[in-house]
Amino acid sequence: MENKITRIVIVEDNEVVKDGFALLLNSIEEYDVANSYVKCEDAIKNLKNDQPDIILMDLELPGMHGIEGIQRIKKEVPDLNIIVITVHEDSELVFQALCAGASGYITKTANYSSLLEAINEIKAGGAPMSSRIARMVVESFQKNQDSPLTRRETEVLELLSKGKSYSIISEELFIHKETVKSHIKNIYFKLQVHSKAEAIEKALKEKLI
Amino acid sequence: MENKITRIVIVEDNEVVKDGFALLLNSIEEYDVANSYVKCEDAIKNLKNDQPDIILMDLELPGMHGIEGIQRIKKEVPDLNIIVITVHEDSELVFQALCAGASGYITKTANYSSLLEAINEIKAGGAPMSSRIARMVVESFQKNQDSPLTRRETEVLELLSKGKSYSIISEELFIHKETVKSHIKNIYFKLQVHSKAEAIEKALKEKLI
DNA sequence: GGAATTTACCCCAAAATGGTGTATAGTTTC
DNA sequence: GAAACTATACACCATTTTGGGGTAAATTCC
Repeated sequence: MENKITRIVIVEDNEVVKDGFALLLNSIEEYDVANSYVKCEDAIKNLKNDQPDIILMDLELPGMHGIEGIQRIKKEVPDLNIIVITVHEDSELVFQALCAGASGYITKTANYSSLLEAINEIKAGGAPMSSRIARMVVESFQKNQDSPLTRRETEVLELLSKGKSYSIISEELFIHKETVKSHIKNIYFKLQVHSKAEAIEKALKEKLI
Repeated sequence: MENKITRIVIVEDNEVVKDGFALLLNSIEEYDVANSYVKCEDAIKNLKNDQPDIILMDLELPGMHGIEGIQRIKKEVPDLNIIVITVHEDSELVFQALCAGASGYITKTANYSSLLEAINEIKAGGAPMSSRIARMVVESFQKNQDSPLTRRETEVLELLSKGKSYSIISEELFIHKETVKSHIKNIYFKLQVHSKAEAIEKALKEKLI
């Protein structure tokens, strides 16, 4: 198992970068660049032939966008590890890529050694990311510590956001339905909204729940 | 700014580990262990005196649990970086700690050099995690690729999960309200549920949305 | 001891929901 | 090219939910 060659496919429209990566990886005994493509359509078409263990992938590609490419590839071969290699570090793209199924996300400014590190990390079952991206990801979990809502109100709003009705919430919290209503009235007042949807939207945006 | 000493507080009930960390960190010029505690209540009480830049923190502590400790500390000093150092790698605790405000999560099995690495990473604005934890975190974003729902149904369910009513959904998707109903009917059938709340719960559990 | 929080209740009208059922146009897949 | 799936649209109906108006007691926290 130890000396199995890791097959890598590269999808990158910048030929210089693509060939540079390929050259680098092929120079290492345990890696074999099975193929490299400019468009992810081609990579998808040849998945079965290339049998990659890892795909290195840019997001801005001619034709199909990398995010959709990741989705399709993961749908066909769920266990395949995809590392996104791009210049963009903006959060929207990062989260979209991760949601689509990427297992790592590094920036092109990364030097060769960190690229190799990323591949090793993937092989070891990790999820390579740059510091800044790791931080973004971690921070996406964190709730706003300055919520205007009380503990109970937050609890009620959380259940509301799961689609539960006043009655169900009252049952789950062992309180009267009218009490739930009171809490919700207060939540609406504090958030300056007038409906469930607005409350949930605002709460999600401000990370209150 | 470069030669500012990084003040560190350790909260750890195992005295051997605690003193070992303190000794190690104090041996490095740029670090200063401002204080170390066995209970987080004490750490919280002395936050203002200790003025730590970083807190290293165990989760299983006598008295207040580390998760709650993290919440309280972050509430008082939001910019403080907290690294959890624990033996447990189970996902529930990891996510709870991150939600509470931890910026890093490493396991006690980590050797000294990786502890130092973690601290450096935090200082550089990163989020130190072990490979396995990074992977868990990344995977928590990923949707089930084998959803029984169609694209449209997923879209509808997503809006439903944001608390939107049929009418609002129909407006946002530019379709008739009755069409939304049809989709929801199909969603309920496919998920074998009979209400909004059940559908959302199931969808969240199976990562369909 | 006062403030904030949690609890509980009333009335009321409008809106939303879920369960029936039917039906057509378009797309994808084999 | 046919079959299967998907997305679209509509009707009827009873029940539940929602949101707005008020009030107020008990509890918990500084």
